Amino acid sequence: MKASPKLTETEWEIMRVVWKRHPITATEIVKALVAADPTWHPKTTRAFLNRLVQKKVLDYEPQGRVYVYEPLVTEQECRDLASESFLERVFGGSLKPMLAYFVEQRRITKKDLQELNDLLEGKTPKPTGKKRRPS
Amino acid sequence: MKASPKLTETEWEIMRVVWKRHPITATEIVKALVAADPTWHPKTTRAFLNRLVQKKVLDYEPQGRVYVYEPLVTEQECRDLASESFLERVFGGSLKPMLAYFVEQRRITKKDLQELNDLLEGKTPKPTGKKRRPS
DNA sequence: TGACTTGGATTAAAGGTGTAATCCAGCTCC
DNA sequence: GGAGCTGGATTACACCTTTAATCCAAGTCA
Repeated sequence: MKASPKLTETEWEIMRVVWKRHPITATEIVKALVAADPTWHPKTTRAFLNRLVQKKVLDYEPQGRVYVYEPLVTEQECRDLASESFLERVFGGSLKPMLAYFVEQRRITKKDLQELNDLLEGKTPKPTGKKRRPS
Repeated sequence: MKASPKLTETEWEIMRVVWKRHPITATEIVKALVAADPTWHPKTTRAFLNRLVQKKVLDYEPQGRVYVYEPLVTEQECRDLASESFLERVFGGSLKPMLAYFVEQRRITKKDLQELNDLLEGKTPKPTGKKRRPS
């Protein structure tokens, strides 16, 4: 167990880019972030990258004169941590109220539930190809 | 709109006590917290209560020589905020992956899904006038 | 009534977070 | 080959969070 550290809001934003596109250079990360939100400053991003390296969340490898970043923790690990924390904090650790809450809030379709059911039974190999999420 | 502020981890712990037991005095809050976790210091708790009052999350009313606290924001409101933020951060705002994740992680039973399904049917269209964004 | 206790207010300090500006080294172009 | 660009490192700093300790007022009890 690597004791993946808890990421902050901003760190998540950066890491989501890295997880999706690694190996990736700082410049590419900056560009991706700016594309999503023009208020991102390159300097800010770089400062965060440094911190993430210090926190052992990221690693880099000089490639010529630029750095190529790689995650040291998986999105899965961070999700586990964040989800656990969220569940604990907001729903007292109980899963069912949380599910009920989301179902109510966002109006999941019966079809969604059906898919989850399939997933649960392990019989559906996960309806992947059908609809890739837009954007 | 009251713009419920985002609560921190620790603030949630305190507020969960308040929501459950208000109206409640500081001493009672302290006691409840200590009961759950003996490392809570009374002074710390009181400092937080003050901050929560400043942040307009709590209000109090002197009752004799002690204060009786009342929440100024509902748990529901805070849940909405926290859930939105969590969903956005960890699952890119997509509900389904999140549900799938939890189903996988915690091995929800089919019965749970069945209940959700019932919940879903029970609440069907029913136009409450409350507008919800389509997903 | 004077000391003790109890509860609240104020103050404090260390660490984390968000947001950059500045500094510096190596490459590029005239 | 010197001046500027490019990318990275270092430094800065204000605000927030956590964690209390200290100060103060009012009630209690001997």
